[in-house]
Amino acid sequence: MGRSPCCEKAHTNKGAWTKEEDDRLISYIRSHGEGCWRSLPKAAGLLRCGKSCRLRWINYLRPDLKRGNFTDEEDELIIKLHSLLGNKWSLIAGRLPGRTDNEIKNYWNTHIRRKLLNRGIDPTTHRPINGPSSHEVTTISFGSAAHMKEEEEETRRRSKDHKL
DNA sequence: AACGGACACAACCGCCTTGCT
DNA sequence: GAGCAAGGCGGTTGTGTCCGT
Repeated sequence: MGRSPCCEKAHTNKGAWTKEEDDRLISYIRSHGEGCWRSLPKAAGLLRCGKSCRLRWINYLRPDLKRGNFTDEEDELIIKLHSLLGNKWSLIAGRLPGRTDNEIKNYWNTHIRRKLLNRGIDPTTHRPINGPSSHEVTTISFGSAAHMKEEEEETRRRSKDHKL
């Protein structure tokens, strides 16, 4: 017995989104807001899973997205944040306005990993690949892990307040 | 021009967390 | 406190494009 599926798979589209589906989703969210994702597809007339709609909106259709190439500053920031937080892509994305967790995750796996390897740095541990001499570890020029944790809590509190 | 491998990115899957009853 | 539903997240896969041969 597995867990129940998040939606009725037999009647949902999969794969790339069409322009028409995008338009439907955008116009529905513009007039109704991001309500219940599970019921949204039906209400918007989409044959998609709610999760799929959410992902599409969050990652590609939101009006405040930056898109386009990452700057060197963003590169370095991502590396620093990753050394602090690990694979917490949503937290990292929270520090990069206009960027999404999925976008950063992809960018990390395709560009930054290789960049670090070229520098002789292990992308997982942020330590030099040839011998872990602690002074060579990627240095953090701002904040501490504890400080980051505090801010995470604060963000959580704010979003909770916002909902009330 | 054709082919195959590498690369980039959109999307899905399944687990975990959170909130409600 | 237990159980369930829904949302959120990270890992992974699928597919289109680019580039070298």
